[in-house]
Amino acid sequence: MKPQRRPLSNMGTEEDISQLAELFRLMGDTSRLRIILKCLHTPISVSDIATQLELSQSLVSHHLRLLRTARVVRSERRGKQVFYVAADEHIQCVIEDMVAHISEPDQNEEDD
Amino acid sequence: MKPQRRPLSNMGTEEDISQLAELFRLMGDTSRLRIILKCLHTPISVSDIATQLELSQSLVSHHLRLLRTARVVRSERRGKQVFYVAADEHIQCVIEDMVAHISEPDQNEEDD
DNA sequence: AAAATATATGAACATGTATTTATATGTATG
DNA sequence: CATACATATAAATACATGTTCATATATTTT
Repeated sequence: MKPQRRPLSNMGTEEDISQLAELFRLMGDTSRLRIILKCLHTPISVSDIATQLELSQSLVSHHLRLLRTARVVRSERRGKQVFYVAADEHIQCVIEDMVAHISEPDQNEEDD
Repeated sequence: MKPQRRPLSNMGTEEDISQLAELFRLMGDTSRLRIILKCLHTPISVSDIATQLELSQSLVSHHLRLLRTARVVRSERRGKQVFYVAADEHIQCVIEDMVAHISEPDQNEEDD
């Protein structure tokens, strides 16, 4: 079930906006976005992400640290491996909404 | 009414991901995000955005061009002024979902 | 305890980009 | 047509950041 839609009226503090922008910024890199997509549904280990996405282990780890600090993903240790998964369902909602936006028909008065 | 939730399964092409990331990247800057928020509900002129946000006219115009090219906002000329407004409701949904994510309680095993 | 495996971290580099300054384009008005 | 007003654009700069390479930490296994 989708969370209720809260008005954006009372979230105008600079602090909120910085935090919002930070989250969007993190999702605004193709490597990180692909990593997030891998973590969306089920937990996945760092090495699996690296091999599946053909990214270096170091790079994946760097990105995961940023994502974890921003609470986009959370981590869970299982033996030698560490599994990462999206922090909550909202991450998926955000992406789905943006996909919906992309597939929206264009209606601007001026041409490009 | 919220748009239906489409599975993210069949949107794995590199092209889609690049476009997605580009949109998130654009929203990942505080100046641009504040501009977007100003355009969310009703059309607003460039100069009004600039004065209300205390940003230079040039900077606002630069950002609006990027946002318009990416179809985050659309423009409409009214006499000397140009009004900008969010391209569709999905933009607002994306932001609302992210706000919901921020206010979500943390549940990670490890502390920071 | 040593070796092996998985992950994390630090420094360096190269690239990208937000912002400013100056100027140009477009639109209405005297 | 010239002036004023609103917006757009170009070049330059300062800063941020994605990626790589090398190395460290953590956990299991022999």
